[in-house]
Amino acid sequence: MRQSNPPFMSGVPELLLLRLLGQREMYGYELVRSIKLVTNDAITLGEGVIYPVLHSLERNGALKAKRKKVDGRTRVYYALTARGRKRLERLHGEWRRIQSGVAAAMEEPANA
Amino acid sequence: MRQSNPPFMSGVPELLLLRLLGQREMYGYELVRSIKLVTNDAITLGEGVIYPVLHSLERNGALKAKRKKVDGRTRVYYALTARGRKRLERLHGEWRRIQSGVAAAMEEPANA
DNA sequence: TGTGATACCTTTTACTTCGAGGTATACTCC
DNA sequence: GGAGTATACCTCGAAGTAAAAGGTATCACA
Repeated sequence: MRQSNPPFMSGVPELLLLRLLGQREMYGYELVRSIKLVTNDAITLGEGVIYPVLHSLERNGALKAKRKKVDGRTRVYYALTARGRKRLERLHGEWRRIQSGVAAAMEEPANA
Repeated sequence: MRQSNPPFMSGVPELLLLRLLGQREMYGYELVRSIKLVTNDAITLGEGVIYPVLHSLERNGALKAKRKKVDGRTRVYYALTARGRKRLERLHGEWRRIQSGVAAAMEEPANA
């Protein structure tokens, strides 16, 4: 049986979503624009990325959804659960680890 | 026709390889251990990742290979070309961009 | 002789992410 | 009334990277 861990750098879309939803609840379409904003245009995630991740996080119990009708349009607001908060912490830690690993590799030229 | 850009977070293995080879020439097996070392164990890339990347970089003209016989064993040393140096610069810039984008998103918000 | 380290390589699988599409409502402008 | 744009949801298929596992061969050493 062949099994494979996820690629070591993955999960950043998830991290960003969880982070934003940790501050306040938002809906999918809003998150798409918000991510572009808060990353200073460095990262743009389309709806084809956002919605599937949102759904899988909800299935996982990291988010809970709430439908709201605003101006005739339906929005699905997502809020972090306790489980989601834990997952955020974990992913954040992993990110820091990778990030400082790369930083260490890119730094020092001090050799022969 | 459907075409897709590479995932926005990819290319870190390549970046690390190019970086190390920018300091001195090394061979594949050595790079595997070296990456683990210089990233303080944060990143471990197996041979199944290293060798294919090495080969594709060579095909691309970013690296040039040189076979050496040492103690009866054959080693394939790789060195950066001018093209490789350019690629390193580009990837490094992209990484910085992504990295600071994530950092901005993760910062404390100072809001209500 | 057989085990472990060195050194190369490839193939298969798993996984994420991307792009393009599709639906529907509301608002504006002509 | 019709066209066009913005909002808001969604899904499917393709693309591409990285992971794991396996395969070969040499050398050392016990």
